[in-house]
Amino acid sequence: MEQYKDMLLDYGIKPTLQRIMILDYLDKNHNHPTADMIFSDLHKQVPTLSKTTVYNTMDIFSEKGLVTVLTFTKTEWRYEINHNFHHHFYCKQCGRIYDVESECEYQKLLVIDGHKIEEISGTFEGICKNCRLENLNHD
Amino acid sequence: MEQYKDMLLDYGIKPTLQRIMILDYLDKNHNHPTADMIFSDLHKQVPTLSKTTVYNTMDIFSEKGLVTVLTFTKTEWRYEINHNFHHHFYCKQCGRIYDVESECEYQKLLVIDGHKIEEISGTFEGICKNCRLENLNHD
DNA sequence: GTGGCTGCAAATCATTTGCATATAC
DNA sequence: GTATATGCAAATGATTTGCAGCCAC
Repeated sequence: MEQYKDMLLDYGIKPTLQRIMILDYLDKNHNHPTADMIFSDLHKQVPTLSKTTVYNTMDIFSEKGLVTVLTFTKTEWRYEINHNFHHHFYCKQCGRIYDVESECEYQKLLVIDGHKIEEISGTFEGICKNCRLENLNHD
Repeated sequence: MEQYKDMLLDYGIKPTLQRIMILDYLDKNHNHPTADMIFSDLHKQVPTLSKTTVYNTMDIFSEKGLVTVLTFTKTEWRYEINHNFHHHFYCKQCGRIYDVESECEYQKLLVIDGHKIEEISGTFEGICKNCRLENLNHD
């Protein structure tokens, strides 16, 4: 708990109970959750938590650079706590998102075609390892 | 007109007037439009066109691989007609999307971490050339 | 004729907003 | 005390759905 409080303070975010719990959740679950998943999972421990607060918190977190918003699932936003540079793989069959730890030739680029780069993201889409295996077994 | 009709037939899509007009529009406007932009712009020429038909058409087009859906503007979907492999730059200030014609080290990869790749997309976000210039002038 | 296409109107649903209450320093 | 955070309920808005009429072959 104390570590998350300090982390929030480091990022200039007032460490309220809800924010600490959400940060704790994100740190322990690398499942790229939606706001709704965060809400449902934490609701058990923090019954007063509201979805509005989850959205508010994610807004602040992403504004301050504590989390990244992933938008490639098309119908919902997913969040992940910031860490090493990586890409993402999205499985069209099961909807799971995998981190792809990999360097990138553009990673250190500051400008491209004259445009100033602030963020880079690479996404792969297809059928994941697990689904490929399952599909085989069902043949 | 005739060329678009043939193109639709090639992709196995029944070439109705609405579909031909939309394909024509996409081919002539590389502005990564939203469904609403397509609707508004074409409404003048095809007064009976409905937004539902735009959505239906874009669904078919993307299903058949004629267009790609871009989701990184977070609140709306944008479409582009498929052509050479390229990345995208999204300007946080003006909202414009630029094509970034560039090779990619992953371009020919079929599998990553055991996952079967069907699509790859790279996105840069930041401040575009035009906005940087305008910002300078306003200082 | 029939199957697919169109387009209106109503529904959906993630996210946002307004606002009143609660909390912390 | 005051500013900020919370959370309920209502609003928003892009996209989807249901369905009746229409069209082409």
